[in-house]
Amino acid sequence: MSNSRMTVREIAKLAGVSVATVSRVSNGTGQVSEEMRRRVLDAIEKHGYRPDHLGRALAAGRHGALGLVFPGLSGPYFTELIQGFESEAVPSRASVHILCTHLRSDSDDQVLEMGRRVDGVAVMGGTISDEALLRLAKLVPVVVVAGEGPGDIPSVRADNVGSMLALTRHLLADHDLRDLVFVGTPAGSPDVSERWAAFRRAHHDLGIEPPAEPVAVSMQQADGVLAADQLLGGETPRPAGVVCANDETALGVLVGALGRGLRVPQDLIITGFDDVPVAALVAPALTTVRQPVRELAAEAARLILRAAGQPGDIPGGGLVLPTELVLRRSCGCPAPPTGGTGR
Amino acid sequence: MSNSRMTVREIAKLAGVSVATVSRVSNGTGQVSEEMRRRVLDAIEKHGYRPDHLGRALAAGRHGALGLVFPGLSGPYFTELIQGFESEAVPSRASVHILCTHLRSDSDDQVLEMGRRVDGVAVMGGTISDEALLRLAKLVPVVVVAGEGPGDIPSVRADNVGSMLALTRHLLADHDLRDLVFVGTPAGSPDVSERWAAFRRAHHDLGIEPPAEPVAVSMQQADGVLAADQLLGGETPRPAGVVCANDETALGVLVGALGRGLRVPQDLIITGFDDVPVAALVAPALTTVRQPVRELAAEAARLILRAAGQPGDIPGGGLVLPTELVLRRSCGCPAPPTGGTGR
DNA sequence: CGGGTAACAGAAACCGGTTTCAGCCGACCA
DNA sequence: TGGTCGGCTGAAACCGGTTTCTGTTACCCG
Repeated sequence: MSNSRMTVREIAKLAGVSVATVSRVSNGTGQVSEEMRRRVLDAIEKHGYRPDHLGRALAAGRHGALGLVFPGLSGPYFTELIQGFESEAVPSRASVHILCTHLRSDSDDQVLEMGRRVDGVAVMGGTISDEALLRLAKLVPVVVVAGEGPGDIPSVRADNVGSMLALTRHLLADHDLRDLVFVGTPAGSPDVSERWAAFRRAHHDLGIEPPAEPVAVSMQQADGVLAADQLLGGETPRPAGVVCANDETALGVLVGALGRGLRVPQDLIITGFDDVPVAALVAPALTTVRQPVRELAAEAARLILRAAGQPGDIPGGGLVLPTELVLRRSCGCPAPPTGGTGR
Repeated sequence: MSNSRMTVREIAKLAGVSVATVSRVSNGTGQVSEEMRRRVLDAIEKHGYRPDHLGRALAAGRHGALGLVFPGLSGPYFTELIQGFESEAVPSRASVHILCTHLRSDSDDQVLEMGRRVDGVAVMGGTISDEALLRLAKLVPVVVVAGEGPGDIPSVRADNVGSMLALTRHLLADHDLRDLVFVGTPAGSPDVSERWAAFRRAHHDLGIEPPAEPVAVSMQQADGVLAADQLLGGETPRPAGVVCANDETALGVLVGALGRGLRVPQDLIITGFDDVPVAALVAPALTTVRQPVRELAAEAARLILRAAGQPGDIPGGGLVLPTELVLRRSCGCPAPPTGGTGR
């Protein structure tokens, strides 16, 4: 009923019992007589008492919280990541702290500060310095998501190389395409870096000269439109295909290409990476690589929770989750027999 | 250097000083002689000591954290929201706890639990029950974002009504359109609810009969494609225009319409709400309403931080941030003179 | 040389919980 | 009737910091 911010001692005084009894009742531990329990519950109910997390966490010796650190939020990838992480943390009654480092200069320090507020941290690859990562790992269990950590810091990531090799080989060999370009900025993102390397390696494996440089744009849909402007603006010869570092930029390139009256895949093929929900629904449907982002984050949360439970380091070195090449219309493959573009 | 999890008392013993001195040095408060300071700093440096947040927060009587509660993460809107909130919290050295309630049945309880872990909470409208909101407000300062709270709980929201009235009136009067449909689910989202109501009111103001029901889909791009399937599938007469509750569904409808060979705006007009970055870049560019999402979240964070500083309730009742009608090509307005669809 | 003061260090209390440990009381049994 | 045991309760210690309050020392000045 009445207002808040009560403490155990106040409730104890109001109920005429000791703080130990209040604690026992509110936690359901130990033995308490029916009479005492009723008195305490009445006082708790009447004053809307809820134990403060700080005292409880301090006594328990754990924070009951996990940290998630990423460079910035953009697009479906990060929302999937957060949700996967959160959905695994909540059932364990752990709250989730987030930190977007953006490009703040003091982000290393903020991450270390977070290391004293939580029971474990998942850090996106490429977000903070290796040195900060190592220092963080001395404070709490750490897992690197979508990247590799220095030393023996465990990591969880998707198989970028296998699928990007298969995708590029498919374009070069099966569709006999040349003059592919790669859209994405390898620097700063281990994922993009691996994809770019695999894109080049697939070329070399087939004795084809890959482009020297990627088209460096960042990872949002608007950047894909800008890349389309740059590639299809008419100043340079039009490439045969655009291999994008993620689906979002691919959808941007698609929008830009269709807006210029180009036909996809007849005039230009486009591929993405991630298999976001809308990739299957656009016309033409987007050829891409499916990676289990939610599962990636959930696995990271599980590793941290397990490590936070018992002291000692996390055993596993690097966990690589499988990915899957998804061939659709935008690379020139025929539409599936079950139907056209819709649905 | 060596490992972690040191306490003040351990450092004090190692440095041969009292815990008070260690605290003074690590906080830079009080008077400490150069000799003592050096000894303490050496020990801190040598053992990589960082004060634990729990003890510090307990002594300070504040958590140094803000909470953000939303139903689920989908699309650019929520990422903007989180970033706006986070960017305002971090400079105040407050960490950000997030909670996605999804549709979990115990979310009311989880929100109340959060109320004892943070100094204030921002809750998205329509996320938890009014009763839980009132109980939460007794624990910590609360602000409702994009919605209205019960009682005198302050809120921060965008002006949905004014802009949606203007947009609908523009379509009905300036473009002389009839047979508009509204895509979005009012139930559960105060924003969508207000937009749907304003859509209908604009009809009534002009003596035009609005549609009886909205096309109820959820708010992601894929749902817009599904709505396009439903609306343009050929079973019912094609509407003249599709007014969407947000840009994401509008982009989905646009993709679906273009995929069926329809021309926008000649055969069908489409409008959105939010003005996400890609809305200006698609072809045709999307007519929409710009709302300051980041600013909305930042304002919520500021209100909470201010209220957490001094006890007592947040003064302001409801803060309504202005929105702006953005007319582009997709509603039939001419392309701006400065250039075509691209760029 | 005595008294006052400023600078500094440490013991102890405190923040809000949990948990251990000791003690009280009633019941049961010999 | 006395001893033991089990159920229940509360005082006190503890988690890891901060802060107050009390000394102690050295220095300066008259």
